[in-house]
Amino acid sequence: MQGAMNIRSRQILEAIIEDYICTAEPIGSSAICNRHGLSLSAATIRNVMADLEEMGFLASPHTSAGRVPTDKAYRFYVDSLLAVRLVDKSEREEIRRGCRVDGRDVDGVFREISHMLSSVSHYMGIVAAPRFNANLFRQIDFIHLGPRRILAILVSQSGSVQNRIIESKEVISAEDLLKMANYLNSILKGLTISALKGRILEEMTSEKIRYDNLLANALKLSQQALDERGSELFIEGQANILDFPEFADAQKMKEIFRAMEQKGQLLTLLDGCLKAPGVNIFIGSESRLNSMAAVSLITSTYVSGKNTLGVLGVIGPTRMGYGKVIPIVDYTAKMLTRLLKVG
Amino acid sequence: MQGAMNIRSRQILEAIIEDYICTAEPIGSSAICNRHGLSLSAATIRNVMADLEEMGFLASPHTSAGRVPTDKAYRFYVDSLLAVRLVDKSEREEIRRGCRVDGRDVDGVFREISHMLSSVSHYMGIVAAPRFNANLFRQIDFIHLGPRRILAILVSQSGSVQNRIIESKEVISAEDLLKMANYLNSILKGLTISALKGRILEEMTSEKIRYDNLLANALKLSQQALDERGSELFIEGQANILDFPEFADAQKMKEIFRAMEQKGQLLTLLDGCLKAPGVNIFIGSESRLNSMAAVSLITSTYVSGKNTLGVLGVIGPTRMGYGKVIPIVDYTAKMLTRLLKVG
DNA sequence: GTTAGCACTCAGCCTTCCGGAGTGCTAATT
DNA sequence: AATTAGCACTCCGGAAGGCTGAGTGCTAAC
Repeated sequence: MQGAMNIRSRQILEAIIEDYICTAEPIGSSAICNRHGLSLSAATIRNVMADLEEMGFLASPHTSAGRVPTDKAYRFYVDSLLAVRLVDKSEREEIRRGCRVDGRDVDGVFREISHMLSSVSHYMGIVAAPRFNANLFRQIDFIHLGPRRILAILVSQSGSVQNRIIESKEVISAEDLLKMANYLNSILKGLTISALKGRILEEMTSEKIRYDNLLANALKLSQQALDERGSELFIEGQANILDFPEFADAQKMKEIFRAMEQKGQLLTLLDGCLKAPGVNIFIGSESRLNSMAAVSLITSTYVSGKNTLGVLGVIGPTRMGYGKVIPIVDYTAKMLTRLLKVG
Repeated sequence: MQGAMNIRSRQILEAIIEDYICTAEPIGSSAICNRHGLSLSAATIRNVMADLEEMGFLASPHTSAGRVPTDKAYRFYVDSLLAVRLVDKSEREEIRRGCRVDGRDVDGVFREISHMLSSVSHYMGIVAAPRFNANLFRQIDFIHLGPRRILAILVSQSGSVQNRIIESKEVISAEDLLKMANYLNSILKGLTISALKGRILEEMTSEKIRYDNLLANALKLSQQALDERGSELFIEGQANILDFPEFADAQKMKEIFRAMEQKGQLLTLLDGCLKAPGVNIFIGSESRLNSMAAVSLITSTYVSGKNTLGVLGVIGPTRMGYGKVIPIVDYTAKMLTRLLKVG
């Protein structure tokens, strides 16, 4: 126990982490002294490794295996060792290609970006579409599907489209629907979507509404149309993680797949990232989700003007290629931000 | 070799299939004579089983294991042995709950049904949303996102909404967009969406358009907005299949997950079902997809009026509970059909 | 402080061995 | 002629044992 982290310990820790990221197999002392330029014997390295283990950076699966980095080690690696690489030219190209909007459907853009993230990183791509009500209202339309069935289409400033099917108690004619939409558009223009509800309630109690059944109906409809809906989460490339030896165990895999399917917990985690602009990294247990204990999540936020709209990122095993993935996520978030800058 | 299928052979085959569906383990002759009311000795059953094997209904994993039903056996079972059960009351209830539209988003309805199918059946649920262009045109809207960026929203008769982001070469004002939409709505009303393109081309060559830049632009935009997009496929409950012992082998699982992720092959398979109304069943290799050799697919079509809109169904291991799942799929398709009947 | 040497540990792999489940055949029974 | 009991045979799967090699921790020498 020769105390704190000197330069040599760091070098060794870094070497172990990087080897482990490649091989997914416990790293022994001799492997280190062979491969990396350190002119030290295996015995010396063993001493250092024992220290690192005591400090909680390494763990041994069993007595006579090599060492494996802990979450704490990855954290240290990411915070102080990692040299941020730039994104390769070819990857930049692929990211750019994934970020086109022309001719796409709005959801399609997010799904495609998620897919692109998974294919560039070889892990899972994940994109949380903008929370609709963090957004500015742009337009509402009602479309007459049947005598009582109405399709409401809401569009936000950033171009997100939401639609809702509404079953109305009363029969409403197509012309009336148009009037209702016009009325709503006029009173709601420019508000944030989360402010709409208040505005609508306010309007509902106003004098002129009392005597206008049509407008009252319009307000009621708009209330229904605005009912909060869970924001969309696009996860692509799930099959990618099947290739990693750490998930060969069926049990672990089930856990992860279930977590991806439920989306709820994941969403709250991502929601948290909205408050912290830029890149966020959760390594293994740092996410505080049991189902995510074996994976890391790298996220970044994308914005439009002053509004942080959403989060995107990559999920992979804790031994993921941080040096490569972090810039990818960062770059993608910036591209998407630029894409949303309506110019 | 006592020739064809007599009643007893059928009973035995049925017993084997049903046992195997429960246990997923090869069935031996003694297991049959114990459990099922047949008063026959194991030796007799063995003779019959040998015949069934020769006829291609059974296979043995190895000499001294029991027998396992082949795809052919399941096909025979489904076609001639299976007593169609009705859907349980509680399941009916759950299906009904999954088929509400009120307050939902259009895609959300399909996703929810897919989810419901997976949770009722305990396999994977799958819903192919209507092919947009098999549908009647209802309305097009343009929304001005930026000087050159336009959001086109298309609505079909059945209420499907599609949106596309279009980057236009020229700057178009919001008022012009409205005019364009009105014009398009007037000329396109009532056509099937697949007929729109022809109509638009026709219109583009007409005299009056030559001199009206606005209308020409409108037509160009609408062309872009109509570019075919792959129809949506909602697959839910993928994690369910992780529980089945036949997929404990990581290799097989990968294959299936990849197939679910690509969706392409699956979509063409489902497209084929559109032509055959009602319930369709693909057992194992019958799908002619390598990736689906270990699973069965049960589908049914849902319709609106005379139009077959889409397909939904369940994917599970070939030893799936056909007797239970077939009515579930059938009932769900009927519910969805009813749901789409705008009344 | 570093290193060589050495005894020790333990997962992984291979082999062997057995029991049990299940078969196919034959001869006896009904 | 169909059914059944009896029996020899096959073969998977798990348990037990042994070996190997990678890796460790310690000690003593450099």
